[in-house]
Amino acid sequence: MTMNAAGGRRRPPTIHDVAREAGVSRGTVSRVLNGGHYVSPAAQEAVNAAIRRTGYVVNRHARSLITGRSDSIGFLLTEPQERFFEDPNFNVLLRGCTQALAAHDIPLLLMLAGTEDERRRITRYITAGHVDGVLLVSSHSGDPVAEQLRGAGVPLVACGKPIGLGSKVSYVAADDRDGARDMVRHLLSLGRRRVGMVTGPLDTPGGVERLAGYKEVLAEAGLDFDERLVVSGDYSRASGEAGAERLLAQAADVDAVFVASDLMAQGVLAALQRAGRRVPEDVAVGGFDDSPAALASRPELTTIRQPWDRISAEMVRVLLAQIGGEDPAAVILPTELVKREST
Amino acid sequence: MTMNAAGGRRRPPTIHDVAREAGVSRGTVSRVLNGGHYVSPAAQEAVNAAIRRTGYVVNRHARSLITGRSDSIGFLLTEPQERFFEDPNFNVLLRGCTQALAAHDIPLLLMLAGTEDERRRITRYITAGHVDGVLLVSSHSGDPVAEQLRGAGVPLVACGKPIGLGSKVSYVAADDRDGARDMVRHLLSLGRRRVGMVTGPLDTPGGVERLAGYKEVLAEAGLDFDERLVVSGDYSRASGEAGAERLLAQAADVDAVFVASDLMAQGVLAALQRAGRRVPEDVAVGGFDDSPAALASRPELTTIRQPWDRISAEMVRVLLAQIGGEDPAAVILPTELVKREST
DNA sequence: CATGCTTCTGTGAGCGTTCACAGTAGAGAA
DNA sequence: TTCTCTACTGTGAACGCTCACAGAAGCATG
Repeated sequence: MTMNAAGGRRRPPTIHDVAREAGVSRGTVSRVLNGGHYVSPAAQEAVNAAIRRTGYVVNRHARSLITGRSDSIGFLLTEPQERFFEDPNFNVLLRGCTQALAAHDIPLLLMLAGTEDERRRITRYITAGHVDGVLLVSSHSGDPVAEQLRGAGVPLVACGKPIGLGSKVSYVAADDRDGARDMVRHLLSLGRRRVGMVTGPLDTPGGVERLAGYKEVLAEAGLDFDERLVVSGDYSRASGEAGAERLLAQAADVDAVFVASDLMAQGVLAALQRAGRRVPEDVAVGGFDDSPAALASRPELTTIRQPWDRISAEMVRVLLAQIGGEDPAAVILPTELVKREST
Repeated sequence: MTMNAAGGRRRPPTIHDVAREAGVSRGTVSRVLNGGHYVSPAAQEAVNAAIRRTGYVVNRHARSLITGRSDSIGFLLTEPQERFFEDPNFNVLLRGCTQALAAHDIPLLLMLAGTEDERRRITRYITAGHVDGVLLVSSHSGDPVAEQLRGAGVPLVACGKPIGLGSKVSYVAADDRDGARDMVRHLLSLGRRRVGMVTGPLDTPGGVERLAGYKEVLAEAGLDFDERLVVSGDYSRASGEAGAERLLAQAADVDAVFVASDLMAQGVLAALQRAGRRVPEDVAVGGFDDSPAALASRPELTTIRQPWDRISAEMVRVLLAQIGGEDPAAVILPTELVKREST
């Protein structure tokens, strides 16, 4: 007369069942579940055995109801869907964050805000307290969502420095300027003297910093800044392709290009090939990100590695700390030059 | 003496507050919240107004505690992380599913099971009842996770026909065989007579079906099946590249290739270009999926469109139906030939 | 007038936890 | 002995919701 026939779900054991099984009280079981302080080793052991025997799993809803925490966090991506489809960096970040959160047994809620409407829905969801905190990925400018959430008191960590520094927002970013410097120095060390750049969006700190690094190194090498050598893009492959075309038109003697993202660098590669320039013989190309796309390119891209694993791990660490009551923090991680075939 | 100073969160209104505000009982508010049956229009209106005034949002944990439902579903991807990083189809699917779920106000929990260890952790999480159902994406073979979850009574919908049909599992798939037929007919209509194929993994129904469609059309055109014209891959770009090389070595006179995924087709394109074959002049190339990668290829890929939006919408629909008590179902969706530059 | 039906409403109980508090036992100090 | 302190344990009361049930009101039917 059992209920656990295949297909039907038996009523799962509660903390009460475990307590009875272990011969202790609910309180003791709860204490074991939450760190085991002030519990005798004997009780500790008895409870653990009972948990194993009964197959007990905590009911997160009951716990959340009383603690007020949801023990889940949201991963919010406020990018148009084309960017999400095109750029594997998001996947890398997503993977890193789920992994880092898994270590804390915290599930990740995926929130894709491609449209204004979705943004509103999601903001409402988050401010309603359905998640304890938010990992925000939004390379784009003028994104009011960070301000809104922060204003509502929602713990928040952004990937990359957000625009509005007004209300202090935590963020984790790679050292964009230093990475840019490394790449441009590398290009110069190859003997190139007409080094162009395809920048990222210049209304974002990341885009600005990478350009600043480029300028710095040119100056330090005693090279004049030539604005015909600089065109701007939006990190997308198409903008890289268009940028390279403009670059070739404005400065036909370009012999190296520093491109602010690997995706754009793929576009640059395509445009150069179409124009009959050999890479790296005629033009050396350096990317940024060390995205999976860098290895898929032909030739394989020399690039600046963003330490994605560390970035996601730090994002999670900082967010959890903030949920725990700590102040917002900014973390800057070092980059690394990865030499491949394109330079 | 208010508590809602910036940064601090005020205790949110409960159903009780709304009831008092509206001059009705908790029960009535609850009924309005859950469909509004057996509620007078007057009460209905009063409650809605009170909800608006108080800014009430339901506490999902309290609800879940009593209903036993979590009102959340898991998106489970059991693929090695390289596949997740490389293939934008996953992103498209992810986007479609979050969107379809958003309409029901159901959050999506992202579960990436790249390793055996993660698979175990996630399986435990799911069978513990922390989600109401699972959207499973696992093109790969011998995946025991579907069986395990189904055996545990977890509502499940797979993307693509799963291997083990034993315990009936719901799935939504495109009509692989028909899509393959369309593509091969298209290639033949171009006058090509030495049509090769790079198959998908032949331990998956999708891989087998696409090959079957290819064979069928050759037979129907009175062409002999030449096994030197067929090589197999695993849907990855690298395997497409390697496959094309083998194909060229085995059958140098190949004048068209049907490739079982757009990603592999990108690899094929690269290999053909390297071998000095022009596409489509010397060799026509047809892909499968209509992945975002198809448009990013040079030349742009002719391909078979999988109706991703409908696929994800159907996955969600079937899953919710199953959670609601309906029987598992299989849905096959039609594909469409999309002609672009590569043929 | 009683009876039944339908439509609507309020109330108490309880979902499975955690938390605060009260209490017990044992050790050591006065 | 008595007291204090520490280490541990049990208990009742929430948390905010839904559900079952009891009942009220209105209306038609016998």
